[in-house]
Amino acid sequence: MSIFICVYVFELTPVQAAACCAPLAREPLSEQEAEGIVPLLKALADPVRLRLMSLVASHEGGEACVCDLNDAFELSQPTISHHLKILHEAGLLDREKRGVWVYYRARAEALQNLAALIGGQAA
Amino acid sequence: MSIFICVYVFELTPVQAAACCAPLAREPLSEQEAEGIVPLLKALADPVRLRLMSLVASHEGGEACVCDLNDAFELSQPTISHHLKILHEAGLLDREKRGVWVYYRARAEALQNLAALIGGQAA
DNA sequence: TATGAATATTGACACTCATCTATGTCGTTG
DNA sequence: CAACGACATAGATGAGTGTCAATATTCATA
Repeated sequence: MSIFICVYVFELTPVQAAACCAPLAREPLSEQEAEGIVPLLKALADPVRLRLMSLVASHEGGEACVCDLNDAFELSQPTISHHLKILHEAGLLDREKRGVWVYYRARAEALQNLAALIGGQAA
Repeated sequence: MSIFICVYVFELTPVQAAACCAPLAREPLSEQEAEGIVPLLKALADPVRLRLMSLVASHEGGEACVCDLNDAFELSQPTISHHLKILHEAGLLDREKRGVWVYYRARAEALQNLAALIGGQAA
């Protein structure tokens, strides 16, 4: 038998909001639940951010340096920085500064919570 | 060794686009793949549409009449109609007119494909 | 300490989008 | 056929968003 216990003491990030609810097809989402989940979906609902998320998540170790990410797009550095911030604030990416470089790490459980919410079997 | 081959003969709806790709965390999404998936995420990335999707998907038989959906929101009827159209065009809802009433039906495989894309295990 | 490199922030602008009112279309029914 | 009810479409408007150039911040190093 496996037991998973999650305790959240402080503020809710959108990621935690997604972990709260029954799957879409099981019971209607309340207005508050929907408002909590939407920031996560909005964060992924942009082609650049979706690719950034995929780039980081599929990178070895589940993390990537901003310097690598900038080169993957024909966009200005501030624009990439802006998108990474949105993914970070949604709780999909963790941020860590090591020396001059900044590394972003994918939060796998965030993606899996969201996937369970969207695709979970009804009842 | 694993080999994945995707063949598309006719036009792609966003739903089919989501079924084509390896999970986010397995390999980086191409620009074209991302552009194909984003409409699905955008369709869900609105609180009203997310609740509409949940209402329809969790309704008995996986379908609901527009007349019921209008009453669930304090929004004008054209606004609800607009949101239903977006979910329909994304391939998340099927539409069927029966007499005076219009029924929308959730496409479960669409939600599950999207969930697999988002939450699928890496490698 | 001064310089340079990596990343973030600010402010501006064009574009998208959620919402409304008004109107159109399509069945049903008197 | 006329009138009504259910739903969709059109057009307008205010709020939100992706992008950029310019600038600020932070850290390593000469």
